[in-house]
Amino acid sequence: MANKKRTTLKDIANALNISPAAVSKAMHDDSRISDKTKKAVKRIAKELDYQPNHLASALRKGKSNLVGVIVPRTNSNFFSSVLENMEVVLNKAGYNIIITQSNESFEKECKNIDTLLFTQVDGIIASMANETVDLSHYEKIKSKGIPLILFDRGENDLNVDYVGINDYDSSHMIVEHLVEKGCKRIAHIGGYRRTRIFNNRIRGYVDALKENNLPIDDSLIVESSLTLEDGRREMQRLLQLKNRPDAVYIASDYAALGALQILNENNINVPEDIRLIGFGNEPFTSLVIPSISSIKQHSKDIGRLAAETFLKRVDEPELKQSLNKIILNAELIIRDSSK
Amino acid sequence: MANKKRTTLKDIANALNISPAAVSKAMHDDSRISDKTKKAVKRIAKELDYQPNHLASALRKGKSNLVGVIVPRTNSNFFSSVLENMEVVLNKAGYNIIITQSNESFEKECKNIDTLLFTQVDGIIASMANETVDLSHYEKIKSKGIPLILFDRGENDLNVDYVGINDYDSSHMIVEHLVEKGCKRIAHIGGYRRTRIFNNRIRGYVDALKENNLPIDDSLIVESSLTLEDGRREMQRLLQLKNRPDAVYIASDYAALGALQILNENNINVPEDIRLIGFGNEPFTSLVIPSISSIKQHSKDIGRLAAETFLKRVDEPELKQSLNKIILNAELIIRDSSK
DNA sequence: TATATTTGCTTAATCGATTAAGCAAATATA
DNA sequence: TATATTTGCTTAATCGATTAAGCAAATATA
Repeated sequence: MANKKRTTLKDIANALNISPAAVSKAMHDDSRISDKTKKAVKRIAKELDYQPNHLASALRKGKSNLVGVIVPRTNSNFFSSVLENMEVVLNKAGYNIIITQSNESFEKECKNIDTLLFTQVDGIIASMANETVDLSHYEKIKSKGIPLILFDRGENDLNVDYVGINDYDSSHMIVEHLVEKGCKRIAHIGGYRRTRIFNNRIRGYVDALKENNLPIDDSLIVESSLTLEDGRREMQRLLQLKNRPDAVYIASDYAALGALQILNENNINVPEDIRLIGFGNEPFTSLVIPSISSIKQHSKDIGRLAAETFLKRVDEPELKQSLNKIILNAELIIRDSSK
Repeated sequence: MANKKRTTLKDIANALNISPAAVSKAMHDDSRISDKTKKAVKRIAKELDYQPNHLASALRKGKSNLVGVIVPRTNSNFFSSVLENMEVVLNKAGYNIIITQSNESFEKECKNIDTLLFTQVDGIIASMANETVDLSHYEKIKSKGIPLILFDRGENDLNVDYVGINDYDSSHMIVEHLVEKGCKRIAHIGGYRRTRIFNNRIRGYVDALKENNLPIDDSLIVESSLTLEDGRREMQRLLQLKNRPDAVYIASDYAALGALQILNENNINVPEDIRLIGFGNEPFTSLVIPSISSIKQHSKDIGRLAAETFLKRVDEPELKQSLNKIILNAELIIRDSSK
């Protein structure tokens, strides 16, 4: 029960009457160590259940082989899927990931960054909280010279690598689809314009309306945090307009779900009376009645690409590289709510 | 852009012409350092933007102040809520957490444990994967002498601290409620008996039937992984019985959702024809139509208590403590699916 | 005033692993 | 055979922070 002392390189060295340096090299298959010694070292290492002390090697090498990840929340299929695929790629390359949640809070995000820097991570991959406007804590990462890669919720001003989907085009696809279905008054419950992706969704929506010669009605556009509650509240508001919309495009599935609840509670037929489209393709969109049309964001690819971008950054000398901006084309999944 | 060299204790020492040892003590408010020196050290530390090197102090102190957490998946409200509250408590005590997902895979769980041990965590808090039967990797943690705390999915044989709800009693509450509503043939789609919590749910279900003088019908009891797909498949099977159940108690909300889909697709009225009860109180249970009755597991308390149990373990000498088994009483939330 | 105690630091060792520099023996090359 | 190169290790320093031991000066106590 008592803490057994861990086996160290020195223990192996003593057992074989060689120097710890030779043991270290043998473990790393250094070409200057004889096969005989390597075999002996590895045998003893196994016998004594040697586990390298990561802290010591990280301290010496100035590299922790840890990557910090910040997500607004893990409790979403999009983010958990991104994390899963990110981890696969990074593990394969010898890195471990530390996952932290900001809970959409700016303050928590700052704390997370401090924590990760303190833990001496070799890089940070993050998606920004809804609240975040001030970017100085991200500048702090950059100024330390460790790689910073943003995904999904990024920010142009930061001038760092980014992986995400084409939000502007996605809005276009949605509006085109609704126009095709005969909709004339398309509302948009969006995120805050200060967040780049939500601004792009709003811009795409507005431009697509213009291209289809539909009027822009400010009462049909609203910015919010896009929670389920926001969806309920804003849908309620839209229903009280003298001139109701005949379609609502909502920039998050969670808010779309809230909106759908309100429509159901008010016995408004979806899609007959009002068509509804969400964003993110969360699993529940296909489970509710009616199922909600949504945008598939390729979460797996985003996770993989963000990880690969990080690996490129650490492997190659910084100066040689230009900024990596990877923009994927999203996919509109049409379901009952807009058919 | 180039990596600035980090400020070290030595830099501060040089700036003030004192020894690094004095600087270290000053930073930790050692009583043998004069206020004058402390103030000077802290001023220079701020000026040079000194950030202690965690790896160095962890190596020296033999304590990383990191806690490893393993969850089957983060993509569930239960686990993400547990994580959130766990983190609050641990952060307050100066610990940071490293979250890993097993994805319900035994192999991944083993890898996660290796990773966490390699990272020199001071303890591990875990909830076991569905696949896990062999416990040797958990024994490995115990044998290293670092605290291991299990929550939700635990295992009696391991003899470690545990935080969870009373699954046996929860099953009782459910059966009693259904009997009260007049149900006579209550089916149970459960998890695998090899996992303690699912075994307890099955035992509670069987005993409660007996106490209410209802027959035990083996065709109404099934073990599965409790995914949404499992729920669909098993519900389909139950509907094909010559003698259909009039109620189904499902040990996971995800599987319950699948079952509800099948019932809806087959135009079977819930709760009139068949009553349905899930487990876990995931947010979607209140969002689908009809809303699903479920068991609230007090995820916040579980996260907090697991963290506190860990803190007790590291703070107090091991020998003094007996095993901590914390069993919370769950709550049955009655919704439309069983009214 | 003489001794004891406290204050405020320094010195040196340490946590393990890694690596540059170097050395002797073995082997290759001229 | 004489020199050059390679092989297989060792020695010693290092990554930063921490801490036990200790020392001189300042202060307290008898």
